Amino acid sequence: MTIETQGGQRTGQGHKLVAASISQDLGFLLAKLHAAGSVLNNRALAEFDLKERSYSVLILANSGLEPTQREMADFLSLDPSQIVALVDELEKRGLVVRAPGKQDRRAKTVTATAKGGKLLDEAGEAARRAEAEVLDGLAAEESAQLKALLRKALWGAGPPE
Amino acid sequence: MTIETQGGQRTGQGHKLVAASISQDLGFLLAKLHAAGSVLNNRALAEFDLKERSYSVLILANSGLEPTQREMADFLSLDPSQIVALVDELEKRGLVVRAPGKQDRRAKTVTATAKGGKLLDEAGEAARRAEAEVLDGLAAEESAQLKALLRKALWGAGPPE
DNA sequence: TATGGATAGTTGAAAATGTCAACGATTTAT
DNA sequence: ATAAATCGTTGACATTTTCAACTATCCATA
Repeated sequence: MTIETQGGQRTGQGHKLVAASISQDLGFLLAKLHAAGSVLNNRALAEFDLKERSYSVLILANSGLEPTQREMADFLSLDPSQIVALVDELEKRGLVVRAPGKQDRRAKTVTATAKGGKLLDEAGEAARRAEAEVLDGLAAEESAQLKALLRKALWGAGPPE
Repeated sequence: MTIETQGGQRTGQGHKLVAASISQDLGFLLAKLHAAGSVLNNRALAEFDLKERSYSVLILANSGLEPTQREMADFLSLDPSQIVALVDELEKRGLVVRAPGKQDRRAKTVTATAKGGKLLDEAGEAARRAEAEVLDGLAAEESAQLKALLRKALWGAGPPE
């Protein structure tokens, strides 16, 4: 990230409007970095016919946590109906399977197939490269710190490890 | 932020899926915190008939930097046509005015009116409260650090001050 | 144990956003 | 002077979001 990847400025010292007070606004900073990152992420994932959304569903399906669609929706901040569409597509491609919940037969757990896991390995590699590009301007330590702060803002101190 | 504001979990220790590897993914963390923040922001701004988008346009218009619509589009990562709609609405409400650019008469600079500035003062207060809520789980120092890291990722080291 | 109220997934419609190509007016380069 | 590029604008189209139903299932309790 930083320059050229971004739209608009190429002067080496950023956009004229960086001076505006909105550059201090958390929501704006999150939106902007997320927007820039999404472009890179989706570009990297396109090779595997995935987008950020389907990629994240596939990760959860492959996590071993056997999440239900509802849990996915909550966790990804998506409407349950969007999960339906995403899982439909992944299932059609043979990357995940639905199974009725063990205790609750209303719920359906989504699990990655071997094929899904394999694709995820490759896609994950590409996604990591894209993330590295976004974090280009930060030292490794700073990147880790940024992610730790984001996690803490979301979930509190979180697991010590 | 942290618990209750978020959808899904209310156990006090976050969502079951936090354990999944996607919780280490920058794009996901940005998307999730941004999504949660947007809800709070838009809720806070609704009182003033503003949304995140129109609010940010109003801030830029009030910055004294006399941005053109194109500059706003680049900076806000929006399509120029979206700026048209946003400025149209703010102008109709008497909060900003368009003026032809001084050197370039194709471009139109957008400037906040006194009324717009006044509304922005009040809305900004509400927005700051919403941001504080999002950053609830972080110490003041950590919040500053988080924002500094986001800025650095976007624009590099940035202005020393 | 039966009845009522909640919840999971699904469907489909409506609203909001995002994307993109065209156009006139203007600027810039040649 | 001409040609190419840029700015704002419009309108079409695609994608995404949001929401209200509906069925099947679970849970509480009378």
